[in-house]
Amino acid sequence: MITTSLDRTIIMHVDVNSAYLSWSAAQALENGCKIDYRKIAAIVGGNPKTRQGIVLAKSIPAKRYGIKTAETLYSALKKCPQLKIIAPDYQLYMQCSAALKQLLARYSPQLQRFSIDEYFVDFSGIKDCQKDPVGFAHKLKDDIYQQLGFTVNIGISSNKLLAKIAGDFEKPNKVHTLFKSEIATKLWPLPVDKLYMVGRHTLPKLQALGINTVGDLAMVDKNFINTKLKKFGLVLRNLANGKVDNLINDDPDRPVKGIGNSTTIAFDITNRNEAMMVLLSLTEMVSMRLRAKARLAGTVSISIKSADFSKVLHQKQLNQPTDDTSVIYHAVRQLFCEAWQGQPVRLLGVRLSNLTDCSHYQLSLLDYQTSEKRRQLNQTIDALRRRFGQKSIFRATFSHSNFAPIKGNTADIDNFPALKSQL
DNA sequence: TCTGGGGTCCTAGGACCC
DNA sequence: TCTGGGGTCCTAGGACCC
Repeated sequence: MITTSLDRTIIMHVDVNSAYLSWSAAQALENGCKIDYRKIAAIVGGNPKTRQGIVLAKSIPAKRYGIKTAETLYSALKKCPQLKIIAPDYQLYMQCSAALKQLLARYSPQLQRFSIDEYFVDFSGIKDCQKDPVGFAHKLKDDIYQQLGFTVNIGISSNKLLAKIAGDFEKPNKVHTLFKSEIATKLWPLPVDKLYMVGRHTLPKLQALGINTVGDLAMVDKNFINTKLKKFGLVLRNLANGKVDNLINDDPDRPVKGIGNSTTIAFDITNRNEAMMVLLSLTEMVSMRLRAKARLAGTVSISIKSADFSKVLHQKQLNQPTDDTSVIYHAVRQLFCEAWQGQPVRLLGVRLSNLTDCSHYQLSLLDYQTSEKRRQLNQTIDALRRRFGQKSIFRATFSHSNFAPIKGNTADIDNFPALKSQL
C-alpha cells in the first residue's frame, strides 16, 4: 500500500455483520420470502444428522438468547426452541464476497481480502477521505447497503490491526475509529480477550498472570511476558500497544501456502475401504483446486479425527512436485495405512502444501509419456466438471456407493462471479 | 460438547550434514 | 564412543483467525 508523505495513512476494515446469516437473509428476501431472518431468532447452521450441527452465524435476536457461534445446534435449540435454522449456501457467500470486493474496488484499488466477509481498504490517496474519514466511511457503508442489501461495520485507523479492532467495537451497521492517539482510551480498558489473537487457551494463561485488560498486557514487563509465553507473549504485547505485527500480511497478492479439504462423516468409519472412498473424494477436490491455481504440491498430508476426537496428522514429501490426482491419492493411501490403527474415524482430511509454480515443472524423462497422458486426462476431467458440474464425471468405484465422488468446498472466491442482480 | 471446515504461523524434537 | 555445536530440513502437534 503506497501513500504520499503529505497524506496520513487511512486504512479501513470492512466487515459484513453476521455475514452468512445476512447474506442468506438478503437472498431469501430477494426470492420473495416475507420474513427478514436478521430480525428474528435465526442462525445459519449445519445438519446434526450428518454430525455437522454447529452454529456458523447468528442473528442479533438469536444472540440475545445467548446463542454463540460454533456451539451445537442442540444447545442453541435448548436456549431458543423456535429458532429458525438456515442451511449454509457457500456458493452464495462466495458470490456476495466477490460483489463486495467489486464495489470496494470502485472506491479504491488498494484493497486486500482478509476473509470471506472482511476486506482492508487503503484510502490514503483519496482526498475526500483525508478531509473526513468518518463521513466518508458512512457514505461507503450506506452505499454497500443500498447496492448489495447487507450492513457492514467499518473500522478506521492508520494500520490494519487497529482498523480491525475498531471494526469490532459495536455492531451492527457502525463506523468506529481507533487511531494511535485513541489507544489508551478506547483499547486499553477492554477485556484482554477482545484483542486479536487472544483466544480461549491464551485467556486463562494471561489471567493467571494478572493480565485482565488490554492495558494490563500493554504495560506488562517485556522480559516477564517473554519468559511466560515466549515469542507469542511479545507479539501480544505489541498488539496491545497497537504495533502491527506480521499477523496481518502486507502482501495482498501473496499466494496460498496450502490447499486442503476435510469432512466429518455422518457415521464412524471402521473399515479401510470406506475410509479410502472418502479420502479419494477429498483428493479429487484438492487436486482439482491445485490445478485450477496452476500449482504443484511437494507435500501431502492427511488428518484423522477419531470418534473420541483425538487427532492424528501424517505427512510426506513427494519425490517430485505434482498436480496429478492419482499420484496424490497414492500418497494419501500410504499415509492413511501408516497412520490408522483401526480406531473408528469421525473426520478425514487431505491437504497439499509446499506449493510451487507450475511453470518450472520438472519433467521426468522415464515416465514422460504416462505423465503427459495423465496431465491431459486431468485437464479433460477438470474441463468437464467446470462445464457440466462436479458430478458429471467420476470414478466408477463411486457408482454404487453411498459416498459422494467429490467432497469439500473451495475457499476461493475468484472461482465465483459476483452476483449480477442486486441481492 | 450431541464439538465444522477453510486457512495461518509457531514450536519442539529428530535426522543429517559439516 | 560414555562425543560438541551450528545449520537446515522434516514431522507432529497446537495455537489462532473467520
